[in-house]
Amino acid sequence: MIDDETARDRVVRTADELFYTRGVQAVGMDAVRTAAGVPLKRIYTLFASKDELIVAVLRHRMSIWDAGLAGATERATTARERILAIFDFLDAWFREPDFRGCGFVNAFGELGAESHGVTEAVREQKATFQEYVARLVEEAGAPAHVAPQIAILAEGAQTTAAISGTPEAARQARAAAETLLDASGAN
Amino acid sequence: MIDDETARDRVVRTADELFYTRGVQAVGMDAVRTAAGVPLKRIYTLFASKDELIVAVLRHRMSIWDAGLAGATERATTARERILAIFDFLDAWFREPDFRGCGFVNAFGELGAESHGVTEAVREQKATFQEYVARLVEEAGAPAHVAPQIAILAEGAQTTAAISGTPEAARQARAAAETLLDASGAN
DNA sequence: TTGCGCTGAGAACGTTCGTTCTCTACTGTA
DNA sequence: TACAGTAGAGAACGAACGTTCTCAGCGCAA
Repeated sequence: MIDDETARDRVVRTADELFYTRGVQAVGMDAVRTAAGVPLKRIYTLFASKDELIVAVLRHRMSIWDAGLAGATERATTARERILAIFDFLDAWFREPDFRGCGFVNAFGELGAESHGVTEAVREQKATFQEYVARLVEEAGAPAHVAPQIAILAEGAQTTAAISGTPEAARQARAAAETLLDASGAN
Repeated sequence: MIDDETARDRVVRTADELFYTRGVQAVGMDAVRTAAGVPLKRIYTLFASKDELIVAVLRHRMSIWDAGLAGATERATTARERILAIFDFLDAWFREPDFRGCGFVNAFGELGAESHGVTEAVREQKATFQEYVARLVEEAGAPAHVAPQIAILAEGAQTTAAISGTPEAARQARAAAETLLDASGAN
């Protein structure tokens, strides 16, 4: 049989693409089956239900996002530059042709009311990001209250860029973050 | 027959509550029919399709939001205070027990990829808000580039509050807005 | 009163969904 | 070669969806 791990990965990766592009509920399990080339029976031995697949997809997306963010920020030499690199990372993402907002926010809006697993995964992703920002803010020598402000800017930029269909929110949020850091007396 | 206007209003108002609470796709037309007490046949003479009802619901929500925002901000005497009152308005909203994020953002994430009407309505709502903020920023004597920054803060606060389940993002975003206004040399 | 038109209530339609079942065909072992 | 176990491909299932149709009953002009 096809290797368990690659089959699972292929299902998750394919479902992630489909869910993000078209919305979770708009994509049936049949579409996942066809696109991934994995029989339904097998999908249902790997995941007990569609909800479980959705959660697995969100966790996969989480690791991709974390790795991408880390890669984009680690090149900067100072903590302040690493914070601002977050917004450059967003800027590049917003310019991708199939950018459609934050997949976690979309999933939460669509399913948060009905799926506890989705709510938990999304909450975890946002908490991880906020902690990452908090660490950078501390390293930059800025007061702790600046961290959630910068996280809120990043969040708002994603929504604004998605709905407007333009990437300029990244630049605007970056400038605001600079102002907040400067006014706080960071290094 | 029941008056056309009240029937239409009841359908829209009821559908708005259901859609916001449980998500749009999770609510069937049967549920709208039952909750509103209006026969399906009549609903389909008032709205050609569910998508048309959704757009009508979004436009209704838009007018509610605009009125609420105007009411919350007009009490303030200076333009700067009106800007900050936006975040007090958000704070009060976030504390409502059934707050579940911005209904427009949720609808966009759920249906934006598949419904042009939804995308258009959501885009219109966000553009209106941004223009309102821009007007206040101008009245406050702050440079124009501060306006999108403050709008992004408001946007991010809504998402953050919804996912975290706590209202504190309003306070944090308000403080950030104050810093941005102060640093820009507004009155 | 008679008949016409439209109403409300909900049954019914075709489709699609998530999930399960069937059946053929292959793999590995003796 | 024979056989047990399992994999793949997709048909099939019950439920729920958006939408349409049926039909009894009411209001109103003559």
